Amino acid sequence: MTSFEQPQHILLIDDDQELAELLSEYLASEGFKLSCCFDGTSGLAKAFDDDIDLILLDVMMPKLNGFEVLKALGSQHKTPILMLTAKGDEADRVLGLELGADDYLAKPYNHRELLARIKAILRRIDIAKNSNTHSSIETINNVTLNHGTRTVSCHQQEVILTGTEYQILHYLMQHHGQIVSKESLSETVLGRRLTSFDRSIDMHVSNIRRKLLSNSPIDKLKTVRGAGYIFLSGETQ
Amino acid sequence: MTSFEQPQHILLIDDDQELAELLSEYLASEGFKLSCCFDGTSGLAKAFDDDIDLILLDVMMPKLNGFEVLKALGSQHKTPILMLTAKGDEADRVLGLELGADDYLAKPYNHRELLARIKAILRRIDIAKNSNTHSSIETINNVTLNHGTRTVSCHQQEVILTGTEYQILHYLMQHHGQIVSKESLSETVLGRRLTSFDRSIDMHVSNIRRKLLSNSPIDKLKTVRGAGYIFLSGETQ
DNA sequence: AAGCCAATGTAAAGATTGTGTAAAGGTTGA
DNA sequence: TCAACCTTTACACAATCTTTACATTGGCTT
Repeated sequence: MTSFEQPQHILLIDDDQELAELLSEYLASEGFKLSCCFDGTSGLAKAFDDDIDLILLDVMMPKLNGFEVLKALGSQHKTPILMLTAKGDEADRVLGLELGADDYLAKPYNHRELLARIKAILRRIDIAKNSNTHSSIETINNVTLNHGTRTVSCHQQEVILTGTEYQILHYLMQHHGQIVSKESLSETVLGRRLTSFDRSIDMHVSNIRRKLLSNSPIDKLKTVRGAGYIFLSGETQ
Repeated sequence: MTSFEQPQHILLIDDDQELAELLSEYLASEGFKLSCCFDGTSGLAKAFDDDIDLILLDVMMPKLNGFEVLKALGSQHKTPILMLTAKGDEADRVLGLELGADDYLAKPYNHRELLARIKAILRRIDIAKNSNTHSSIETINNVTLNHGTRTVSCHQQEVILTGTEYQILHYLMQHHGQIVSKESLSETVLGRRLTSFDRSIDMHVSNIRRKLLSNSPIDKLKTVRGAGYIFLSGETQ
C-alpha cells in the first residue's frame, strides 16, 4: 500500500556514471526515483536521508568501497541495501550479507532481475510493517478478533471476553463451519483431557454465547449434540 | 528483540529427505528450529501456520512444484520465502521473485551462504517492524517522552521517573495500543527471563501508573489479565 | 405417544489465580 | 555512609475458572 503513495526513492552508490544514467532511465520508467552518488563517502552521507527507500551499493569504488560503506552504516541501518559487484565470488556475497546487506547481485546483471529483487525487498518491508500495526485482525460472520489488543467485537460493538473465552472463540473461528469437539477444545485451550463430569467448556461456551447475543439477534454458535460446537460461517445453512 | 525471545522457526519444503536432515542439524546448531514437508501440498498447508518465521521452498517437487506453491500463497503472504533450485536459470529467478519469493539460491549452495541469506531476510523484517514504532515517539495520549533529557511529562507537567520506569514506559509507548507481555518487558528492559514469582514488572508498572495519575484523571495503562499491559493510544477503545 | 436417559444450558457457589500495592530488604554508586 | 533505586515479601482483593445443582432438550425405546 505505501508503495503506491509516491514514487519510491532509490539511492545508487556507484562510480560508473554511464550505468547510473541507464539505470536512472529504466527505473524511472518503472515508477522509481533515482539519486546517484559516485563515491563511497558522499554515498554514505546521503544514505542516512530519511526519504531513501533502498540503496544500490557497488562494491568497487574510489575513496570508500562498498564493504566499508556497509560497515559504516551498521547492520541495524534502517534502509535496505542491495549490493552490486563485478565478481560473483561467494565469500564476498556472504561477507556482504553478514555486514548488513539485504541482497547481492553480480554484474553484469539483467535489468529485469534487478527490478524484481528491488521490488521483492520493498514488498517484504511493506508487509512486515503492516503486519505489526494492523496486528492480524480476522472477521467472520460479523465477529472480529483483534489479536494485538485481544479484543472482540460483534457487529462493530465491543464485547468483553476473558482470556479463556477469547481462546475458545478463536479456536472455533479458526475452524468455522466445521464441528469442533469439546475434547479438542479442552486439550487445546485448557490444556487437559476432558473428563466425564468436566463442564468447564460448556460454561465458557455458554458465556461466549450470552455475550455475543447481547450484540446480535442470532446465535453464532451451533451445538451439535454428542459431537461439539460449530462457529457458523454465516450465509446459508 | 523478537529474534531473541525464542528460536526462529523455519519450514523446509523439499522432497530431498537427506538434505532435510543435514540442514536440520546445521540450522539447529545456529539456533533455528526446522520443520520439514516433503511435497508441495503438505508444505502449502503448513505455510499458513502462524509460528513459521521463514520458508525454504524447493522448486522441483512432486505433487505441487515450488512455483505453484508460491502462486497459491499469493504475493502478499506474510511469511518470507527463500527459493532453492537446482538450476541457476535467470528467468526462473525473476519469475520466482515476481511471484512473491524474497530471495533465490541455486543448488548446490554453501550452508554459510544460506544461513547469511536467512539471517538477512529475518533481520530486515525485524528492522522494518520496529522502524514503525521506534522512530521518535515523542507524544502519545498526552504523555511526552524527551529522549535527550530522559524526562517525561504528562499533560504538560513533568513527571519524575527512574531509569527502569522510563524504559518500561518507553517500550509500552512504542507498542501503544497493543498488548505487551510481562515476559517481553522483563526480557527487554530488565534483561532477564520472567520467573514465577518475580513481581518487579508489576511494581514498576504500579509506580508508573501512580506517577502518571498524579497529573491525569484517567489511567493510561490498561491491564489485560493473563496477557500483559497496553499503553492506551487515547481516543476510543 | 409416552417415558426414559444421556447430553446440554446455565445460575450460583466455591476454588483458584493474577494483580495492586505497602513495606521491608538488597544493591549500587557517589 | 547515604540516598536512590530495584527486588522481594506479604496480604488484600478482584477476576476468572471450575464445580455443583437443577432445568431443559433431543433422541431413543417401548
